[in-house]
Amino acid sequence: MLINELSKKTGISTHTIRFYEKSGLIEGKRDESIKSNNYFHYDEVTIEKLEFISEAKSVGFTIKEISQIIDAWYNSKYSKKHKIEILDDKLISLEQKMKEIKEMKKQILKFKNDVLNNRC
Amino acid sequence: MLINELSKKTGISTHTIRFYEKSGLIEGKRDESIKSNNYFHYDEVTIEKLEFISEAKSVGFTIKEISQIIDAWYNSKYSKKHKIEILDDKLISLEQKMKEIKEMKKQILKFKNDVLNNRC
DNA sequence: TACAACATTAGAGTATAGTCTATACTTGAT
DNA sequence: ATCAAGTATAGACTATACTCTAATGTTGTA
Repeated sequence: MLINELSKKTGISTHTIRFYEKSGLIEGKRDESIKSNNYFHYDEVTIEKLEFISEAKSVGFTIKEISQIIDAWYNSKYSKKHKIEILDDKLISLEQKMKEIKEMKKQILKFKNDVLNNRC
Repeated sequence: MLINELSKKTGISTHTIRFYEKSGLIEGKRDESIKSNNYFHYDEVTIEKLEFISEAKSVGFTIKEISQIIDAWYNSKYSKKHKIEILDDKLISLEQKMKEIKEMKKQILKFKNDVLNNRC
């Protein structure tokens, strides 16, 4: 599929898709048999990747981190051992985020209690 | 205390403290009895606020959101009802973040499994 | 064949959250 | 008195992650 279809299927703008492509997160392929244009073609895996990128962004991962995760999954440039290291590292970071959110929840509940009891 | 002491006690640079002050997150007071300078003085509450800001930033709250939370707690410009609304809103947003992180954890565990079983 | 819709690239612009520099004044220890 | 260290303000600079514009070429339908 071409970029417009990809955009419609993922809800991500063509601008942003191109930005992700430049950033190395996804990769379209040119059809060498077509000489009249140099349009990029995208497959189903790219849809999966873009959906993953959206989720990963919402938990606070940066483009760099997301790039690492995608490479650890889809790419063969890392050894199996290195891939597991990267993924374990991200799992630890998620545990950390989880802890911080629990702490913040406690803190805000305390604030709420203070407000309810006119302590501020 | 002056800004340097505040910086040392919180681990936040004086530059960043001033940035937070400009952003309305914290507020120093000038000592009107001192005519020779216009230095800002900070109290213990400012330390609390800065510590809160650091934690809130790490869970992904923006300056604007943090400002709202701080105002809902320390400030009297909102009604009790409005304060509770703001805090409840942030609690919901934390629940959402938690859900997303759990989903992401599942996803990465799946990736890890795929790698371990040579499925990619 | 006209033309709207779509494609590409390069590069400019925006928002957020700092981070740093320059200038100028103040304080405190020697 | 000197001078390093601290303080204030304005404004420039940086990084991240987009978002938009301009210029130019391609495709598909009336």
